[in-house]
Amino acid sequence: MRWTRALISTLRDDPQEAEIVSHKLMLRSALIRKLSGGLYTFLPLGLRALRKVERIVREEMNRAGALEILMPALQPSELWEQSGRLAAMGPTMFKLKDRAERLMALGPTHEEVVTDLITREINSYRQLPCTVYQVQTKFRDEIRPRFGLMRAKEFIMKDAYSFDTSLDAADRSYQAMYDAYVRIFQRCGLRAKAVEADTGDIGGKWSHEFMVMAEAGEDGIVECADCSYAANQERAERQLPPAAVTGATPAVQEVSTPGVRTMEQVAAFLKCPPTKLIKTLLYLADGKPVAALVPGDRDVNEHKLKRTLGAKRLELADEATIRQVTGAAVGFAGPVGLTIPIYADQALRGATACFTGANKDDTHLGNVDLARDAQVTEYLDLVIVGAGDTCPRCPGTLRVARGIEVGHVFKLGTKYSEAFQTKYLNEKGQAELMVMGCYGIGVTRTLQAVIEQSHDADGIIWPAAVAPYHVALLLLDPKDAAVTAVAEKLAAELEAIGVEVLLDDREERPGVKFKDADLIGLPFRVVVGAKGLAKGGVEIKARTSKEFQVVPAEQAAARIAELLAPAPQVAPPTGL
RNA sequence: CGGGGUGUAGCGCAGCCUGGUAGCGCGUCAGCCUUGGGCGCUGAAAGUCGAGGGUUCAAAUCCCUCCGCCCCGACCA
Repeated sequence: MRWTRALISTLRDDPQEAEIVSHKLMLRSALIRKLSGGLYTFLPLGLRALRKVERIVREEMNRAGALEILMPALQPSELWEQSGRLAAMGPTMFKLKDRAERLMALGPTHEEVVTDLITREINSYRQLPCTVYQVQTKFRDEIRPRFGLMRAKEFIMKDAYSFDTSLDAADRSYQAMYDAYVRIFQRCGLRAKAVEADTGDIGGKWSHEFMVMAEAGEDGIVECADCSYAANQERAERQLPPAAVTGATPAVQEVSTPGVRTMEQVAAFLKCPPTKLIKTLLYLADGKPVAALVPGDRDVNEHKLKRTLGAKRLELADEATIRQVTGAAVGFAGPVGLTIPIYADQALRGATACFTGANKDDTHLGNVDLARDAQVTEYLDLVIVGAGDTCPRCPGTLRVARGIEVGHVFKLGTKYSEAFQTKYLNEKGQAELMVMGCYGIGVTRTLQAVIEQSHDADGIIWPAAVAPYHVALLLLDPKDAAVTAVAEKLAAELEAIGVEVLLDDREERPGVKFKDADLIGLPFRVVVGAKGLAKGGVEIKARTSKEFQVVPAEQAAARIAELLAPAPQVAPPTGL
């Protein structure tokens, strides 16, 4: 491909709209252009890279035995009523009506459609196990689209769904997908890490997320310094330190604390460490008020609370509700005397001599013995685990890093097969529910993650497997017929052996071409210029290296193929 | 939705405070010069100053309303 025909207009300056490196580089190197918030056009260069990621995904899915299908993006809303997710997913779905006034949705995901499909298609254990997948555009009315392709309103996802006859069989399907994911991200040149994750609105009991470790990541990852434990901060657990043994606590005592509301203020006012304070937060779980208690120096992990309560919606209670439940203004809630369900973090088991809000304006309580003075409904794991906490698996210390979620695998169980009565007949002719799993990869996000993880000050550094082209062939003297002939011959030779070449035939100064070549970051740069030819040939340089080698023009194609060979050609998929 | 920021030529920005009818750099186009890391020179095209309303003889500039975009939180591939 000739640059002058390729619709590649690079930008010198960082566009003001972009914040993180990968987003800036995608715009500067003409991979994408923004149409509107969270909506992007792929330019030819970006589309080529995207297609390569998709190809890797397909090859590995096929290798793992999954069957490609394609489901509609436009879906009838009844399906969502059937699964009960209209409420949970509702606000993030783009909804519209057809001319018959029928409510439709642009699919944010496809569990409903696929379950409906399989319910009709599969009747017998002989057809199981079955895993299907698709590469489809998903639509989500994101609250806040962000960072280019990282969180968009329209994006491409590979989603796969497995159907099995038993939990054991489902585990095997899950493992097959897990292994495929490891290979996919490896082949994309990514350093990805699988971590234990929260299942969110998708549901199910167990899941792993595949995280690309990067500072710009949206997720906190908790990992153990000593063992292999790693989890999303939304789910991460900790081991509790042994409880301190304390003596009897004197009777509860009111303390006047005018205008003192936050934990910092209370601790300073009472001159006590925040660990001796009990933080009481009021939530509305599916509309019903509950209290969550955590140590004063801790924050509530709302994902954990929502999951353990089995709530569809969870939000902090508003001022009016707080006033109604506690009889006091915000900032003075406490467990003593509350009649709503009270959930306390397990670290508060046996908490004595603590301070809490008094459910009375401008007042706190001292000498609170939680077990003695309050009706705790249940002790649960409720806090956000962070750096310095103890690993739940070993005595090691936890640390926190950031990651980009590029894939997520779920063991769904029978949540959807129950809703859709997805049954098969077993060997004995009895109907049983299928056990499901679902598996997503954010394809467009993965592409951006590659750039986020692989770049330098000059531009992108494409891993060969997903690079838009393999070689940037810089023709430095396009007006010199002899030099041009050499470059064009080399380009033809390379293309003949399957090497993808971008020939920079623009009438630009060499400096411009070098800068642009670094920016778009193809794995190899080959320079053909009058000076170089006079000195013995063309120059071949890897994007990752400062050194170049001079090779006679006739030998260049063979040498480049040799250099390229180990990288892009990963073992081809097996299969029938 | 709450909090913060920002909208002036394709991109990056100045002008706004103190109203007088729009400018700089890059890019684009034509030409010269040059040709190994965004070179130099000459000339040209290109802007409803986010939108609407108001104040004024006069509004990019002052006032009101709305909208877009970006960042922080809830959402998630």
